Amino acid sequence: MTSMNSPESGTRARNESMILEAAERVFACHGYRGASVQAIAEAAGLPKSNVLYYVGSKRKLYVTLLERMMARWNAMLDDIGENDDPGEVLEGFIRSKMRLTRQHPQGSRLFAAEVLQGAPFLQEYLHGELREWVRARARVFERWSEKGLMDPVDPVWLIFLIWSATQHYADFEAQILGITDQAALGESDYRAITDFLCHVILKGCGVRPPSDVDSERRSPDIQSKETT
Amino acid sequence: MTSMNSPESGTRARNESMILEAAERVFACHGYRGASVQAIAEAAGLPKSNVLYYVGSKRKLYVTLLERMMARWNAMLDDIGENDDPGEVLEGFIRSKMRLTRQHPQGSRLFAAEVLQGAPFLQEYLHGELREWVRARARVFERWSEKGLMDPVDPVWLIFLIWSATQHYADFEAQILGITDQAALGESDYRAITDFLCHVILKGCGVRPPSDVDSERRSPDIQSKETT
DNA sequence: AACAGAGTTGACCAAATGGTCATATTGGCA
DNA sequence: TGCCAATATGACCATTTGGTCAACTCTGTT
Repeated sequence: MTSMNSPESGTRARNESMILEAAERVFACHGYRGASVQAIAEAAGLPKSNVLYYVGSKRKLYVTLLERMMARWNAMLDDIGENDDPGEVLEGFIRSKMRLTRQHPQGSRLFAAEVLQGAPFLQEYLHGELREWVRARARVFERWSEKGLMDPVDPVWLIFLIWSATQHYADFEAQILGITDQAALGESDYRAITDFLCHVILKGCGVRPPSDVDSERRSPDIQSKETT
Repeated sequence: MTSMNSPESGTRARNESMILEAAERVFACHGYRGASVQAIAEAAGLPKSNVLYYVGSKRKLYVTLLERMMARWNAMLDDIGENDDPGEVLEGFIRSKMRLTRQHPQGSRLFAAEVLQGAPFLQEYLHGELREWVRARARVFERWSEKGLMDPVDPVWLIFLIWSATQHYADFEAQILGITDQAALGESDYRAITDFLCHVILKGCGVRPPSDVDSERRSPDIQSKETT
């Protein structure tokens, strides 16, 4: 504990973050089994032994990455109550999730790959924390439905709809780029997509959009003509 | 060609289909690299040598499965024109895609895993056939918007929204089951989810739902579209 | 019975796998 | 200077990888 731990600029911190970033890419691409320590090491520009020296084992590295992603997700959440404005809450949720997807596409894909293989490392989280989070939201949504603030849709499926629609732009990026014939999705694409999702989902479950023009900078969007 | 080819009940047909089914599971779970021929063989209840004898190589097996899934997808599609009813077309699309997801969850996951790793085996398909299919639909959607039959939403993102929302129930099944605390999604769940998605998406982009009571919504199996 | 071709499978191979370890090489402090 | 922990890495290991091959069994035909 003498001097080695200058906590920010140390060799350890630098290398570990390089390894984490490289590993996130490789795991996201090939899944847990398909990723090899060798490939991660090459992506990080280090010999394999060095990678193992820092992270201990492939399994530990994978768990670390999953936990980091869950922490990002948790940091994004805020509590809601039945007296909040449905439009604001739903739109905030969509925008937050979309921002997470955009800022951490590799992490999103890593999560997707983990769930695809049956979420063996995330059982506890799914059945615990996350379930409670979903249930709490669902209860609030249900109260809103009873009050006539939104259509009587199943709140859990609504949450999954938002989840899937946003997640998609990370997980299926290759498909989207292939079909739209682009090299990458730019900032303006993400803004337009977010506005689109807010429009369709809010309107689709009968939620009045938040009256703000001021709350968040948003492109002068292509809002609809209100049918009915 | 003497007697071996009793084409349906032959040993070859039986074993090949067992192998394909097992391989679809394993590839869907672990991706291309993460799946081992050994694991596939065990899942199929055959020795590894036997699997290689029938399918030639891991790569060929994988390509075969992808092609089978693309064929299923193509078989599901029907053409549309700008004179068709938007509500009927959109609802038909959602229901068809949902049925595909339900009937072939492993295939859906296999596709997801392939796209997650950057779709190396599907570049051609994505940039060719699929792109043209999406563009054709997009043009029709745009005409509908101009005619005031739906909100002026971006048709490509609408297609992706439908894609993601339906795909999700296969790819993220583990997450959904974990959160809802179920062992499996039943037929009634799928029906309710499909109705939910139809409601939100049609309403969300300002499409009048098909005058529904005559067109069978829930019970029957196959909804053939009749154009006027 | 003899033959042929499909089906079956263990033995085997070179390469890659995750991981260990012994041995350097550093960099700060006495 | 010498010391020591942190860092770095090649050599190595048992296991697994995708794939080949030769030998075998089975079944139907002659």
